[in-house]
Parts: sequence; structure tokens; C-alpha cells
Amino acid sequence: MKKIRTRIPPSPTGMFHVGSLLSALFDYLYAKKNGGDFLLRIEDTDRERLVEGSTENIVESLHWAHIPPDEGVTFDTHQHLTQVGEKGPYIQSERLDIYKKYVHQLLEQKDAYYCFCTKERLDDLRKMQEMNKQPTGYDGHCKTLSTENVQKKLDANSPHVVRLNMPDEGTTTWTDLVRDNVSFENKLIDDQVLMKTDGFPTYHLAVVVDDHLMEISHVFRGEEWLSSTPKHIVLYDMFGWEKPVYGHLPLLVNEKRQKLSKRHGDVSVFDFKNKGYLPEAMVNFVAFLGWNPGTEQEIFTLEELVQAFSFEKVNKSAAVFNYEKLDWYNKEWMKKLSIEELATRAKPFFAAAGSDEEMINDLSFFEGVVRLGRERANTLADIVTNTTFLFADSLSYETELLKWKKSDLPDAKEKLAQLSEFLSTFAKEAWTEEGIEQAVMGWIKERTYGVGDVLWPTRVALSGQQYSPGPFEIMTVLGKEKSLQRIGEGLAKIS
RNA sequence: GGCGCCAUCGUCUAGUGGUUAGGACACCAGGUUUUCAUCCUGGGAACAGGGGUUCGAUUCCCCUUGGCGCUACCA
Repeated sequence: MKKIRTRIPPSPTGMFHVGSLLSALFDYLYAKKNGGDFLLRIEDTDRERLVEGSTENIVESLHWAHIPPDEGVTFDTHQHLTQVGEKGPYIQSERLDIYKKYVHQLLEQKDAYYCFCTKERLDDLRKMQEMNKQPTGYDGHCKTLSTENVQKKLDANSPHVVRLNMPDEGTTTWTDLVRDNVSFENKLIDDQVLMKTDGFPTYHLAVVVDDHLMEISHVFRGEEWLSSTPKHIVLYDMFGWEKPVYGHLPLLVNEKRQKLSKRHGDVSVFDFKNKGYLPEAMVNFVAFLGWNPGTEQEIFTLEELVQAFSFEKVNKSAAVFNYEKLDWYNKEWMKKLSIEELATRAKPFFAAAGSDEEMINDLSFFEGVVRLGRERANTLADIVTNTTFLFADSLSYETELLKWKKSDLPDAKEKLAQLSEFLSTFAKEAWTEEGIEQAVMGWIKERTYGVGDVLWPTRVALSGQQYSPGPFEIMTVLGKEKSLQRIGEGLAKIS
């Protein structure tokens, strides 16, 4: 049986997009499920849109998502770009001679022809067609040029492109893995440019040549490519090559149901990484935007996705990228990770926020911080903002906040003073969350105090916040000395 | 304009001729709770419309409508 080989072919024109992540993920899942390979090829044939650093970002994004390529462009052990595999190079700008060779073959077969039309003529042509409500497209002007005429223009170094000589009869049909049978009438398909004036191939030529040479068995890509697929199929036939299996994936759209784009919010994988989303959550979420297991399980690890994945369950219709659901997935994944692991992931976010380095490196303190912080957090960044009060030297808050809704300030002062005294008798070993809670709750009960009368002002004195983790949790993380200091400070505020 | 794809709660979706149309997110209400969050319980919320086929259509076919994509010497 033929080896399964899939690929993700991004253009280095900016940050790696979440839509590309979906495509890469399905490539990866399908390859891994079937013991195949997943490759990364860089399609840098548009010289005008190149953005420096894009290729690094693409590779970093794939590694971050834990779906690194097996072959093609990737990182070496020093995180430097490299290319691995026998079918390279895997960067299209390094393959120009290859494309030239195949374009010549098409030219000789009369499956392609030189076109010397200027941009102006093409623009006018399109304008006329639009005005007359005609279908737009190339009119075949240069198709009928005599061989001598062509040679003359070539000798004179006239700027030119090479166009596909699309057959004007018949229908091109294929069985799409997600859309079943799709067909297009050949006569309605344009004579696509294959080689540009600058000598670079267009996507349509390069993708076919490379997928064939790199022995790609399955082409999964966004639905926006559906209508150019016939051009590719025709090229395979002209070359006499075996065609890959196609699967056109549902598009990711925004709330307005338009293709997700940079103009509307965050759409790059790194935007989400930088906001503190976990790769596990991102992958889980994106997978469910284009696929579902048919069961009621919502949380999947990458390995589970590989096991469960099947094209029969891939959806046809575009999916709205719902940020709230992403938040939920992230929250679930933050709960699922161990505190140690979560602390490791959260650490860079604390560092970036300028948190005290010594405190971050105090493992038992820091893990306590993360434990409290994740309760109310959607993202790793939220953990930081939720816990700044734990790092503070002193708290600043309105005195009124110490007053519980069912009580008053003098009573708060009274309770705080008494509790402080009680707490100060604690031995260091007794200063554990369970120990403090049991002792304090017993103490409250014994005196028949209202729980809220004691706990509310205590919690506020410890956190300085209206909403926060409970007082016992905070005291555990803060330690005896600092806890008593804060209660004392709260006490001092009520004069 | 042309061509193509798509169509179940607000969103992601299950469903493949007979179901009280299920789940998740979000939302609302109640409970637990010192607060918020968590957690538990409950609730509202959908088959775009019209024709067929059939004993019976959310499900199959056709049309309409709507949404989206492509229509570049961008991918």
C-alpha cells in the first residue's frame, strides 16, 4: 500500500493563522493515524508579500501545538531552521529550476503557451467583461500567436508569462473526501498563469509539481481552494501523474460569517499563545471546529484525537470561531494539568509581567500562587492578574471593603483583633490550609460568631479585594508572618 | 454577473425515514458558599421556505431563499 504523506504548505506572508492550524492538524492526525508522514513546505513564490520571520513563526507554531513536521522545513536541536528529508529542497524559491523544466514540458506539449499581454490590456479586458456582465477571464489572445511571432518576442526579451492551455470541452470531476463528488465545466475555467514575469511559478503550478515530486498522497486544504482544484487535476493529467486524494476542509469564519482575517481580532496561533492559551486547548478546540467524534466526549488529548479521527466525521460547513468556547476549553485544560506543569507554563507570564523573581523561584510559594490563580482564570495571563495581591508588599483598598454586608466596621475590627490573637498562637507546623481551616472554624463555632462576620473581613484584609480566593487558602500561600501582618494592617485601617 | 460549496438552538454540533430532535459553550433561575469562581439542580432556545417521493420526512429528490468561497502575474 502506498505510504500516506500529507503536507502543510503555508506562505511566509505573516504569522501562522489558526485556519492553517486546522489544516495542519488534520494533515497531522490523518498521517499519524495511518502511520504516514506529515511535511512542511514553504510556498514563497509571491516575492512581494514575503514577511521576514514568517517561516520561523510557522515552524514555532507547529512545534508549540505539538504537531511538528516529520519532513521538510523544521528546527534543528538548536531551534534553527533546517530542512530534513530526501525530497527537498522544501522551500519553493529554491526549486525554480524544477518548475522551469516542467513548464517547458507543458509548452512543448502545447498544454501551456506564452502570453505577452500587458497588465493594462488585462485590466481593460476585465473591465469590459464586467460592464457587459460577461464572465471574467483571459480571452486567449496570445494562444493564437504564431510560433515565429512568439520567438520574435522572446528574442526581444518581451516580458511574458506562461499560461495553462485549459481544455475548453469536458468536465473535471473528482471525489472529495469531505464533499463527495464535485465537478466543474472545463470551458468555464480560466487559462491560469503558471509562470509569472519574474520567473517564479504561481501556486497552481508549484503545488502540483511539488506534491507529485514529494509523493504527497492526500491534499487537505481550506474550502477556498475548491474552485481551483480542476486546474490542478488537469495539470496532473497533462503530466500523466497520479493524482492525490483531495479533502476540502470547512473554513473558519468570524461572527459575521466571513473568512477569519487579520482585520478582525486575533487570528494567529501566536496571538493565542501570547495571551496564555494552552496548546492542548487550542488543538482540542480547533479540532472540534472541523470535526466531531460523534460521542459526547469534549476533551481530547492529541493522542486521543489521532485515535478517534476520521474523515467521515469532518464537517462540510464553515464554523464560527467562538472565543467563549475556546476560553472554556482552556479553563478545562488548566484544570487538567498538574500544578507543577501549570506553574512551569505560567512562569514566563509572571516574568513578563515583572513579578518578583525571587518569589517566582520560591517553588512552594509559586505553586500555591498558581493553585489559587487558576480558579478564576481562563488563560495563563489571567493567573497573573488574579494573583498580583499575593506578591504585594502592602495592599491598598477602601476601608469600607472590610465591612461585610450583614455587619459593620466596629464588629469587623473586633473579630479581626481576636482572630489575629488566636492565629498568632499557631505553631509553624500547624500552618497548613487544613489545619488553619479546622482550627478557625472550630474557634468561630465555639464563640458562636457568624462565619461571615469573621471570614469576610479576614479575607479582605488578606487580599484587599472584593472577590478573591478564600482566607484559608490565602493564608497558606502567604505564610503566618505575612498573613498576620496583613490582618494587622486591616485592623489599623479601622480607627 | 459567472461558477461552486454550504444550510438543526445565538455558537459548535449529534442525528442518516418513525426520537419527548440529544450534548457542549453562552444565557437565565435555584442550591452550596464569607465574596467571586468552582460544584450541583433546573430552565428557555433549532430542523430557512415551497414542492415532490413515501403509510410517514429534520433525514431522500427538485426549486426558491440565504450565507460563504472563488472569479489576480496572492496564496
